[in-house]
Amino acid sequence: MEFQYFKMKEKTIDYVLRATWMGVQKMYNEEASKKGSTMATGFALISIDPEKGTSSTALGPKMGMEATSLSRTLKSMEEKGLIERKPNPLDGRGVIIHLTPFGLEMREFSKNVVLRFDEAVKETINMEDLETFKTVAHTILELINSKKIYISENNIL
Amino acid sequence: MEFQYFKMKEKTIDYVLRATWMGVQKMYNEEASKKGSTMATGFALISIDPEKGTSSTALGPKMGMEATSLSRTLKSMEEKGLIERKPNPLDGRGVIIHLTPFGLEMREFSKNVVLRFDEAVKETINMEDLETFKTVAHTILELINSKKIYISENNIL
DNA sequence: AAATTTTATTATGCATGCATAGTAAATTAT
DNA sequence: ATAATTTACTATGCATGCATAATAAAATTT
Repeated sequence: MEFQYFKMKEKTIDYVLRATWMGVQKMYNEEASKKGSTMATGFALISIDPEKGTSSTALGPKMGMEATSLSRTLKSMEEKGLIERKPNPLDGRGVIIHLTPFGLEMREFSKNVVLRFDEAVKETINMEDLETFKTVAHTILELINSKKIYISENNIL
Repeated sequence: MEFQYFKMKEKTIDYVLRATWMGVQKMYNEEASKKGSTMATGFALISIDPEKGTSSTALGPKMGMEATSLSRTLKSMEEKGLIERKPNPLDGRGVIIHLTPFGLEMREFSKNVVLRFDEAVKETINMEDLETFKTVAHTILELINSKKIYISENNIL
């Protein structure tokens, strides 16, 4: 939380969220880069079922990525030999993503990064505060999705 | 918080953070796009001193952007007529960013987006929980910055 | 003062977010 | 059954995050 855009008594919530997520993201990317990977690739690997594979359709929502972003990420992952895209026998349009042995190896690594960070947080912050944190985060998302916030409605330039 | 990468009893903290920030970011970008702008541009506008202007060196840390990213954002902002980059009379290497009248107008808009969201959050969530939220966020960042988390140290592939 | 190092900024490439547009297959409507 | 619509995916462009490299101007060293 080193930055701050404009002077206020309190830091704004968006600022706190952004700074914190950017910090985690940067750390994740640093970890991933040790293996020549990236955070988003790691999330994709984690989200793929190691046994049965996962359809592209299911993968996007699972990891919070739009279909277009996912398609490009998968292309890059295929080129790196992490996954294979096989046609879905039940749907001529669809693909099923399968991990290669290398992908499986990298999946374990990515999963460890996520789990160890989570453990470190749980060791540092008491359960009750973490629960509050999650609840507040959830409420913020609900607030946004409730579409009650049409912020610029009265702000016609 | 619609997504989730892998099955656990509890959602991981990184997941909660990511989903929440992505939600806010998306909403901000939607708001900004109504004026043909973007979130990062809005943050930059907010961070620039409307009277004295702001040096590029100071602006980066203020809005949490690396010098290289900032440089490109400023270039685009200059092309859109939001700012002017004037040479710093005290340092031949430096530039001072000044808002144009259009930039000032857009700054007000961006500031409102941020402030209204913050107000909406404060109206929805009680002060105590918000404080806990901020404290937890701060602790997470400290944890990361303390460099105690060398997650992949024992994970040589 | 000249040489070295640091600092401020820009340029560029990769990754990944979104949006838009296109293609092909499946589904629905008529 | 044929036509229209929807769905799954891909391609591409912009914005913006990071990293690396280049350039020019300070600041420091010798």
